[in-house]
Amino acid sequence: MIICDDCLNVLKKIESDTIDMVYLDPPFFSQKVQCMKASNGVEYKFSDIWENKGEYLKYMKFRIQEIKKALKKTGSIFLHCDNSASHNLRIILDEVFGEENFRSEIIWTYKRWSNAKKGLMPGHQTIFFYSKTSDFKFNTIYHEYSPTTNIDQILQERIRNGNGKVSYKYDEIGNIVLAKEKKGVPMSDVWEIPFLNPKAKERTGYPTQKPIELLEKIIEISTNEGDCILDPFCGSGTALVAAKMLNRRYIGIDKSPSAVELCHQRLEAPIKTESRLLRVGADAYRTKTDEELAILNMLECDVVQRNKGIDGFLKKFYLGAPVAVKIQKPYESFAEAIDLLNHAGKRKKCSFTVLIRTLEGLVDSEILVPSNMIVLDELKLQLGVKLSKYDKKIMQR
Amino acid sequence: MIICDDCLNVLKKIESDTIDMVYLDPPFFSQKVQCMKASNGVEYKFSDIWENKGEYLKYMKFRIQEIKKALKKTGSIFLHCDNSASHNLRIILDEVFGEENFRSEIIWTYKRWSNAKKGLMPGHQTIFFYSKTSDFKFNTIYHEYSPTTNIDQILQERIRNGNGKVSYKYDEIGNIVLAKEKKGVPMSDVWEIPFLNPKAKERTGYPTQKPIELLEKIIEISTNEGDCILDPFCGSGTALVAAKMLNRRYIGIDKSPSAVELCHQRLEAPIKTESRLLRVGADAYRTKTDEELAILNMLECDVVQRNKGIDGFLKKFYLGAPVAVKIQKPYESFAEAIDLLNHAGKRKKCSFTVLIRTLEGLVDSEILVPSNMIVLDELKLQLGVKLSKYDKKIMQR
DNA sequence: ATTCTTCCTGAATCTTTAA
DNA sequence: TTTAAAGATTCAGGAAGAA
Repeated sequence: MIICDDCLNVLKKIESDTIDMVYLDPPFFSQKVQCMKASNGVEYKFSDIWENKGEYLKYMKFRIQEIKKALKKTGSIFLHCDNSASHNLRIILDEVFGEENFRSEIIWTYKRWSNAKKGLMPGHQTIFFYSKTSDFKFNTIYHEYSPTTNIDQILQERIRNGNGKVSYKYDEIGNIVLAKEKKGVPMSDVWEIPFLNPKAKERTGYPTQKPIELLEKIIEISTNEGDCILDPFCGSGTALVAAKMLNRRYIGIDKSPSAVELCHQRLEAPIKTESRLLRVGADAYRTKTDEELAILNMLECDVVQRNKGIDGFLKKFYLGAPVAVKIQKPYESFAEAIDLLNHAGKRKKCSFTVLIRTLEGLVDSEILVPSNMIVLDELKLQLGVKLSKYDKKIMQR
Repeated sequence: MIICDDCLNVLKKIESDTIDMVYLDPPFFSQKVQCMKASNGVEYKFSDIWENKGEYLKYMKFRIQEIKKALKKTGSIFLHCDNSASHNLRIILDEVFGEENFRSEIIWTYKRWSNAKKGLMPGHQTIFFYSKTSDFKFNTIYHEYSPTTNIDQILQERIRNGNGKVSYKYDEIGNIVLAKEKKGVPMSDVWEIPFLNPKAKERTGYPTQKPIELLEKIIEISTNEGDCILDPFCGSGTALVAAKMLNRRYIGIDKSPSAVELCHQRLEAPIKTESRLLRVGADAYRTKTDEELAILNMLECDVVQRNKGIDGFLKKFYLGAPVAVKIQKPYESFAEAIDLLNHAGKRKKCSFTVLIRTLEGLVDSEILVPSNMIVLDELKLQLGVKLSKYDKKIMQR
């Protein structure tokens, strides 16, 4: 169900103790008009300009009070905000829900396109998680153990001796005692989820749109199938889409008719872009071996991950243009490596290119090295060559 | 300088506008006695129990007010806290420093062992960064580009056409136009730094000890060499150790005599488990730089510590004897390096020795390289030589 | 001073081209 | 036809410049 109105009016009419979870993504107190034009030409906007902070906080407090009423005893609220007013909002949550019902300060972190600012790049938003009572619904999600974890710690039972020291437990015959099966690491309060990319198909053209991925996590930890979710600032309807996909009931409220219309459209054909980054992990993009990275580091390069011909660029330009660096791969002949680097270097308008030779084999005199390509032999290769010269000298004696 | 007293007393005596940066890691309002036993048997503890939150906040406000007075106009404060009272503390900071001087909410994230609590695992702490004025000192740290980044947009200049669409820029003949040199990505406000491993050497046994890497970052972005740093709750002195290693002056205050004693000990012989970030200051405390280790790794060496003449041995013997490898140090002349390696190599009965030259300077023809010593030039040195040859060619034209 | 406009950036996708 | 690599595109949001 989607309702077009100020959420305060609607919240007042909702029956008490009926909602399982409320997610709200209200204006952040950015003191700007959030505006965006969708590809179909529709312009979505909402004003986040306030007389002063007090006015904003009063507006929020009225709504948060009504939300508490609407929630079931086992229900919880997730308030999405950023550092413009997060501390003030949490004070309100403390007042309305009680400090003892604070559950978590969830940090949503992401990397985003940058801007040139004096200071640190903003890379997170905050979601406050409060419950109506201490008897709240919660589903623990387990993640895999981190690769650095010692597997012994997972499989073996541990024991605390008299001094308070912890050690592994052994039975009478000296065999290790296996711990009861562990499910993994419970999810932390820091969530790394890619920011909804400007090019993602999931984008609707509505400003400040949140990724479905984020809402799925919130819904999964706090509700079960069939539960009822309320989003009083539903905007493009991301929470409703996530709720529908996870078989939860939902109520969305927004005072903008165009937003409500967008929600209806979206719910009929929800698009969730699968984040390749999330699926394969950032490491899948990192294709360099440690040795290659060491060489690039020594030469003071920026590493390039998505180019067959180029492994990195010198941090400094040379003759006003970049210098591409390539390290010969084990499966590449010298001639192939030259070719790949030369082509890529030309496309990128490099003044010079640097090829690091890693494989032995006489440099065929017919192989032409371009005049602006510098070929260096990797240190181990140089050492091998020099040592073999001594070999020959000794043989001759 | 380390002072044993309640910081309020000391802060009142500090001259106004004299401190460049204040880092404080006060009690978090955990309502517990923080207690830990160090390996040497000394028990460190401090009480974090308060009558009520108001009392705690009053205590903090008095001190934050004095800190502001002590700071220079260009100075900043970093207040470390966790979600027990972070919102209340930020309200105080807003009051004392002004909302307009809020700079960042830094999130320190880490993965830690699970506790079986209902809810999300706490995995972060917060550091509020405020400056005294808008004219604050700040050093931007640049990181490498995300592995998903497309290098074209880094290298190519872009242009905005009439419709406001952005596309790559081409010159009259249709060639791409290069953008000016880029520095990398400015550091974000979310810092992933491993929680101090309980067994790490760095651990002194002081409760709530923070990793040195965290303090290094804070110090590097907000101060320059010679600046004065104040830590009014210095505890085990991590901030002071970091300050010392980065050549900053420091004032530490703690009301516990055992903490002050511990600080003195640590400052005399700082131990650092994680030293990747430091190059300048840390060299005094460790034997091999990352670059040296990379070279030794590439040559497939076993690394030797604490030997002036030898940095490593090839894993393989040559002519039935070990081969010693030395990398020329920044403070060694070529002749000195040869001498050191030659002597050490003879003592260890090496068949050959390998010297990696890292510094420019013509190889004096009078310098005699022993017949069983192989001299190789480090890659960056080779590249520099080759590029300067091109320079000369161009100059001659 | 205040508001408006334009510029700049790079993460992560989408689109096109090459194999 | 399918897949992978290379290239193109968009947006949030400060900064700098203009009105």
